[in-house]
Amino acid sequence: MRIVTWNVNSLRARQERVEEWLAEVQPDVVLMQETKLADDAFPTLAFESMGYSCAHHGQGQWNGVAILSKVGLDDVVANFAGPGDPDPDARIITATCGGVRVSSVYVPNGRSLDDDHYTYKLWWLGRLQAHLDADTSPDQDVIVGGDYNIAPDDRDVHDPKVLVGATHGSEPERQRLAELEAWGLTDVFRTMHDDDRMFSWWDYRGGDFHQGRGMRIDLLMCSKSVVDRVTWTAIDRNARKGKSPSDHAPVMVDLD
DNA sequence: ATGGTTGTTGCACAA
Repeated sequence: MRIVTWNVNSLRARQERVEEWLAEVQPDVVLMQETKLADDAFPTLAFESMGYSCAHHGQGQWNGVAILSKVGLDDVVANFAGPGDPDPDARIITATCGGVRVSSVYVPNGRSLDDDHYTYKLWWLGRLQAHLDADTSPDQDVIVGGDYNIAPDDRDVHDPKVLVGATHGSEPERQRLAELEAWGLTDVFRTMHDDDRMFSWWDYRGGDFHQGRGMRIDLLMCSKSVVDRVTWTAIDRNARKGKSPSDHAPVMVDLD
């Protein structure tokens, strides 16, 4: 079973490229972020014609997350489960696909360390823990995949200096990621690429992609029983090339 | 210190 996560940065602007990539790579489950669509604008028919069932949690204009699956799509939960406030934004959707409890997450960017949006980002990551406690358990097959807007450590950025005094690498953010690991999730890419410096996002500006100035902020966080089934994992940086790419590349994992 | 680019919306803001 092939599972991927991809921040498409507007599905309306990316539909053609997304369909081409899906036809080429043939993932069974797709965790999509930043559709930037309202639910009634989601192109369900186009994906159904490619063999996917679809679940979308959108708000229009910004955010929006989806799950596409060829291996079943059951028990869909939009927004956070369990006690605690709901997210005012459309940033998480959860479903069971092929026996795996998958979530597509778009963690708030944070903007800067003194911004209210950074406080929201830290709240959001804590609220995700409460969601997981209510929705599932670490001894199940669980994948929480998406755009975390966090570089897990200094291997995950072209130059660690860009994280000094900035979001994406601050201690509180990395602490929240460590708490997800303590809950039972593992950044699956690092289990097979110990020293590789590969990125999943490059700013559109300044030729950053061609200069290699990126970060690895899109993660597939997997429970132990999932990690034990992994045969391959990679980031498709080819998807960042060419005409009208998303600023994110897809992250992929294959399970036995 | 600023700018660089893209997407959505509307004459900015978010990333």
